[in-house]
Amino acid sequence: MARSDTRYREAFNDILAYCGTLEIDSALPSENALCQQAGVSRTVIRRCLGKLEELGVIRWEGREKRILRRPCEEDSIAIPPANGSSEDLEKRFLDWILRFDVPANTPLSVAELSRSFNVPQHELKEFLASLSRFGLVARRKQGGWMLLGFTRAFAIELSDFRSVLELNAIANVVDAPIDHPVWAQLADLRGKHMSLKERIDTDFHAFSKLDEAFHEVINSVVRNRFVVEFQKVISLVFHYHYMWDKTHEMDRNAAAIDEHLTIIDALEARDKDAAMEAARRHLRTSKSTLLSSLRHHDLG
Amino acid sequence: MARSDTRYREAFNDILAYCGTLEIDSALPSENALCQQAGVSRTVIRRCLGKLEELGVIRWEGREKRILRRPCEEDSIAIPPANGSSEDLEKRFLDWILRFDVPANTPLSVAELSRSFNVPQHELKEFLASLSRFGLVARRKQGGWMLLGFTRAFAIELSDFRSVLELNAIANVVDAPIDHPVWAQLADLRGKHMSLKERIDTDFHAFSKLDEAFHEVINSVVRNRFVVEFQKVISLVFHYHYMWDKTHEMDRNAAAIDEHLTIIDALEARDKDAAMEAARRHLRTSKSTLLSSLRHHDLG
DNA sequence: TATTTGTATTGAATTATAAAAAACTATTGA
DNA sequence: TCAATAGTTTTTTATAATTCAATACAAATA
Repeated sequence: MARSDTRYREAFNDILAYCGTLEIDSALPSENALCQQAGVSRTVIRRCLGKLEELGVIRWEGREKRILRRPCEEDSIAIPPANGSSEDLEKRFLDWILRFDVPANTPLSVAELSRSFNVPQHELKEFLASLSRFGLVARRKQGGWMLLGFTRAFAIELSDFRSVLELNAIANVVDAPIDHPVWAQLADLRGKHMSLKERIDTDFHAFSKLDEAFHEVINSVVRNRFVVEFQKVISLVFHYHYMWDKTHEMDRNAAAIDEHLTIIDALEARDKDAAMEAARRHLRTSKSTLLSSLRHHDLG
Repeated sequence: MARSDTRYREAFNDILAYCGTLEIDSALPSENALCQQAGVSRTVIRRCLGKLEELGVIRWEGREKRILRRPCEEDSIAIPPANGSSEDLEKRFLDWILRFDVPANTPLSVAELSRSFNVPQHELKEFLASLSRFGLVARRKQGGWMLLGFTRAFAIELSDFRSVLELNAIANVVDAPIDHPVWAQLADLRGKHMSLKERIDTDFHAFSKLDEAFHEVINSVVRNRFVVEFQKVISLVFHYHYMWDKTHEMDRNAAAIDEHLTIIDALEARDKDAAMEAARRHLRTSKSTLLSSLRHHDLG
């Protein structure tokens, strides 16, 4: 009926183990010192000390805290199975939308989502609130949330925004110093692209991952928290839609490999205009692929 | 211990007023029709009908709902003082941070904020969650939230991001068709700039608003939900910092007016390169003004 | 006087619950 | 027969209550 006491439980076992390292009759450090050690507040530490005294592991009177006996297995308390499943909620949520192709204007039930994602309701609400900044979801007048979703307009605006960010990144790469890690990464990517190009007939599915890696390297040059935040969403959306549109998939991927290589060539030649032009062409292709994949799915 | 019944109360008064427009002994429409009218669910409507029957305003039996008497003042129920103050929470929150110069790494207490902003706690939590997308606030390990705030790094990254967006906007303006409203707006702005330039000695404070208007017009050409979302934050931050840094304020503003006019000139001449270069110069000035205002305040 | 402890206050995570929405079933009347 | 309407049940949401934890402050100790 209230918050869990996992914090206390973990701290207790922590302090218990620490007691095990001390000699019988030796003194424990101050409460504040123990706070630091366990990374919790004094309130929790004092609760732990109370429990330790109750178990007869220590004697505790004022600032006198002495070890009475060596702690044993039974002294420690059980820690409830930590549902770490609220870890990468974002990835799993976008994954769900894209994989199951949840249509735009679907009402989202917090109760249902919290069950299926195994996450407390209030956490899900906070998450949805944060997503609303991307215009992906919105509050409904009659309460609850609504998936605005991947409409045609959303895709167009996302693509345009991506182009702006990525062209900026390209411009930055050209100006990167010779010892910047991006050059080694690009050389490596060139090799991987060439290799995949040779076995494209059979391995064309592998391109999606390579595409993600390529754009990640390009964007890694721009150290900007806003860019990073958006890149997460952008790469997921494009990654999935790439995998969807099965029409001419092999041809498309083969063409994209060439486009990537053209960009790498221009970058390594430090030819800014050529790099920008090549990137523009590639981004245009990407956009139309994204739009056509939407057309093939449902709405417009 | 549960949600408020404001919805019911408002709906009731709504339906009551509607009853007032009907003749005695005439029939009310179906429950569903009433739902539509009041914009609530049938559950609420039925509760309203129950209350109306209890008050003797109507007779209700199955689908027979007849007006018995004309409703009077005392029939309506009081609506708790609607705290519309959760309206522009975002503006007020940023306003608070900037105006009182709340330092970076300040722990934010949801309880306290919800009191001072007069907004329910859960709403504030959702708001903070959404702000976390901008990297302005973050969760703390020991619970609660933390204002990451306007550090030097934040200002730099925000400026850079702004430059990327705005240079893109400039490029779009140049390509805008002749009948696009932006041209009339720019002509108007030119006039206002010239006028302010003449009386800059006395009215230099008026520039801040003009600056905001100028950048708004430039960015209005880009129809993109992501850009719009960011522009809100960007304009607020720059607006305030402009007002802060009092050193050489008049000179700075006079110079900025000239920079704006140079941009307008280049745009009207459809000279893309000149416009971009002028914009770049102006954005550089803006950035250094922002940074120096931070230096004058506190940290770095 | 600087730590350390004792105590009180405040805040946050989580749950319980009333209000509202939505889903489902039965009834009515053309 | 079937579309619209009402009755009933189930589910969901918004919000306060509850309990754990953090922090602030006072008293005591060394």
